[in-house]
Amino acid sequence: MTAVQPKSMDEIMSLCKRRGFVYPASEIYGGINGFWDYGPLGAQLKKNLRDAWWQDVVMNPCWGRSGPDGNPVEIVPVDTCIIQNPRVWEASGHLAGFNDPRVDCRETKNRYRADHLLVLVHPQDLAAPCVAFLEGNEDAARVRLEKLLRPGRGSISAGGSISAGQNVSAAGDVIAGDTISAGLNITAGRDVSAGKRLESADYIVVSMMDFPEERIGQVFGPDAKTMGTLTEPRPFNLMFPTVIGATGDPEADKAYLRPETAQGIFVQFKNVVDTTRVGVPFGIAQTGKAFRNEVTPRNFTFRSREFEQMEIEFFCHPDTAKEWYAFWRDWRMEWWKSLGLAGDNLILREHDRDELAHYAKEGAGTSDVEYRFPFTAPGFGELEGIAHRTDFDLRRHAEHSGLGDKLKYFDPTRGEPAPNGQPKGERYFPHVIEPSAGLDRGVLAALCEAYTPDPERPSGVFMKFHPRLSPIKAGVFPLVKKDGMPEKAHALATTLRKKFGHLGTIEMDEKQSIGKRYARMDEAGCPFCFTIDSDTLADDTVTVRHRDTLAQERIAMDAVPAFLGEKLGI
RNA sequence: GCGGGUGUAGCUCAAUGGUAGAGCGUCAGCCUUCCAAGCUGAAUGUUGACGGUUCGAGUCCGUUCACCCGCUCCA
Repeated sequence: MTAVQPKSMDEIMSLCKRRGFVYPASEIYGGINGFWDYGPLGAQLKKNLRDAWWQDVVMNPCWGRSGPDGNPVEIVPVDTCIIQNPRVWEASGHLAGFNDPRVDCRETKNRYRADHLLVLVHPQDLAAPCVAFLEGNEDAARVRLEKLLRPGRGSISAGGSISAGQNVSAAGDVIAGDTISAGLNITAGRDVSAGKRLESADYIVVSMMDFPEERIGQVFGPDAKTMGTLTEPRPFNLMFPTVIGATGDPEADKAYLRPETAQGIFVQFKNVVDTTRVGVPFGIAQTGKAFRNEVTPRNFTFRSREFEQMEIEFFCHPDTAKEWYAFWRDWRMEWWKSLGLAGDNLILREHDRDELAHYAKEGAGTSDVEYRFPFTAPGFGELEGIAHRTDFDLRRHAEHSGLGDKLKYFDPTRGEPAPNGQPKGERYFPHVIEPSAGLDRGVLAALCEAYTPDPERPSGVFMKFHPRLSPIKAGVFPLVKKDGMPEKAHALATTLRKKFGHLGTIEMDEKQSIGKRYARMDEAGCPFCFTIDSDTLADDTVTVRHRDTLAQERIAMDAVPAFLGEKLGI
């Protein structure tokens, strides 16, 4: 199943453009980094994947199978706004987490707020190593810098490489590298003159915010063993800011495009509980666009700045979270498999503990459904994450909104029995299992999986979409454009459109040779073609042409709707 | 963010500093009884953008944008 030779991403992208699956966004203006548009076939492909999710998650949850409690799984949908009250993002942690410049350490993978990070620098030598430290650790940093700067203490150290143009004074008690260079910034009040022996107290403390970028390579990170592992301070503006209102005060009226659809669900949790007949355990589902100002958009549509999510927030009692987590993890994997992403290219990967997001640290775990894209091979890229988010989000919103315990769920099925024999009920913050899938990534995986080079056939390649995902469900062709065949074909196409038109296109084409029309359908990924020929006129049978095998069979024309319906899983 | 590469028709690619082309696809007509068949014809480009050098730039130089690859990043 797995292609030994990885498929060429260039060729897949070329086909996507050629056949109208994906175009560069605003291409006639030179495009825009990190944004892609779907063409006619791509838009339908994406809708089919979203519809499949909606059907299997919302309308018929988990294909009708029971949850770990033995009852049918209950899911209701919502559709919440892309723009929310900015305090939503304050509560969720997205605002605080990404509004300040960050410094990353390549060695330790630690991330620091740049305004909390201080740097101990030599007052004179611009080339000397520096030591970064967190507030409160200044003494240790001084000791460390001391060791670095004068291992031989007092004498000119062996490693004191003096670079060209460096001005070392004659005074013997100046260590190598102690230069008074022009343009040096010495803080006010410091009396550091040539020849003076440096004491630890003379080192200067500079905020990382003010530290010159070009010298970042000389800095030892707070926990790093080697020099130069810190990145420059970078603002992590994950969220796209926007402005609300006609006056448009950029600060007072500031709002954000949502970075995830999940928070809209948490914010409406109480309304859903109060106004519908759902009871824990149940889930709320939503699809919609989300926006992230990615540092590096890359790899076609895989990491784009505007993308669509398909998210479930499944609420359950804390005691049952573990079983529900395992249930969703396993079923979500099955679901992707059912759409043709099978074989070695799809894996379920449980996260290591230290990989977990802040909200999931205490939970039962996090897993990814991952696909081996041509550009990640032999590695994998995430399609969907299934996380036990605990009650983190509901608690945060309870605090920030001031609702407090009112946001707790009252569960009438739990608690001690009252004198009348009924449970007294229990008030709690439900735990949340979040299967969160990337729709655009799913589409990309479907495109990559479907792409099948085949030198034997005229098109040289065909798109082996699962029939459920195919943007074109069927082609209907008269073998030749005469003898009443076009009329018969039109009639069949009309019948099929009435029955299957909501699922995808029924393509009717009477132009050019039959081989050319089949080839076109191969590249578009149409699974079945029905061809009307002279025999049809005599006995009302048609040829079915199978995309994947090139096989042909004859069936009665009035059996075509049932045939197609069965193939499409209806 | 850093380094490397690429950018010419819808796609794949040509074009010594000297008139921008081919194949395929697309479209029209004829023909055609099952896999891009055949014949005839048609449309399609500010050579990614801007600037410079030059009598003259697709070609040389600079800037910029986009994409690809490798690092980096991805609560």
